[in-house]
Amino acid sequence: MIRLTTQRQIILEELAKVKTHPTASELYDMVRKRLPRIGLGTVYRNLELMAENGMILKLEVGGTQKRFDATTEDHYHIRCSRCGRVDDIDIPVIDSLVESAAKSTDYQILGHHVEFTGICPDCQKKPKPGLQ
Amino acid sequence: MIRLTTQRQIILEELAKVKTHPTASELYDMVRKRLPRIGLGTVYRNLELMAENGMILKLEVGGTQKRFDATTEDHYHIRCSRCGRVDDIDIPVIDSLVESAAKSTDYQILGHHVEFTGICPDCQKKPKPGLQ
DNA sequence: CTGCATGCAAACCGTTTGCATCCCC
DNA sequence: GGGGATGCAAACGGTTTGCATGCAG
Repeated sequence: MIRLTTQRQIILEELAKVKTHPTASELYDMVRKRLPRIGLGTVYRNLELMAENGMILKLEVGGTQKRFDATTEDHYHIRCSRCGRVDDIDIPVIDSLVESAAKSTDYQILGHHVEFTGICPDCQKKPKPGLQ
Repeated sequence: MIRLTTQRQIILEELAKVKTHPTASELYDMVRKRLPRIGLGTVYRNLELMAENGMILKLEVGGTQKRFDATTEDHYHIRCSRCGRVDDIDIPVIDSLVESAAKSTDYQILGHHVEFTGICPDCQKKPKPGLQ
């Protein structure tokens, strides 16, 4: 596997602490409390590297920023269309989807992901779109 | 609805021509052959506007760039993990997914999308990852 | 000592925006 | 003539990268 440097270890620990699926810069802020001199680049490099090595999951979800997940088992997500927050959806993964899809494409299918969109509890409480 | 300017019309026509789901700049290149002086900003503005008005679909898929689709009916997609190309997957949309998901979240669910990942026919033919 | 990892800052890429001009009603 | 739409270019936000330094084997 890969060497577990202090930075990597702390990034991993901080990621595992939360059930939300933080973006790189959210994680950067979390990690910086323990390693004030760490650089954003290091966070990106290590997240990428750990994702390649299957230690974490890089979520391929909609929205502008990539998000990361310490849980590497296959599962689905829901994304808040107002604030971008992402949470797990705890329903069984439907592997048979891949079989059906295989019949309708020439792609070599590697996997699938279901992403729900909705309004998260926090945003439901708030008035409306952008402000206040 | 919205005013159908020359630019909008041509963007729409070019988008409808292809079954792939082009990015804004791919579309920009296509449109530029007919409207050489059009600006990238105009393409972005109009895609956004037409998406808001339900004339086209803005795909919330993984990958770095947004992609657009002239087909506005709900359907699933597959994305090539090598080249990023996106194609339709012609299997029935499973509305019951939303019901199951609703039981496991406090979000107010608005919709869902299934995205398969795989290797497209073109990339299967080519040697390996990046180059050549 | 040697090489990978880091911090830092600049570069990059996709997208958005401000502004002066243009065009159509 | 007036308001939205356009072309252009600059700004922006997220991510990547080059480079000199640091640290661990």
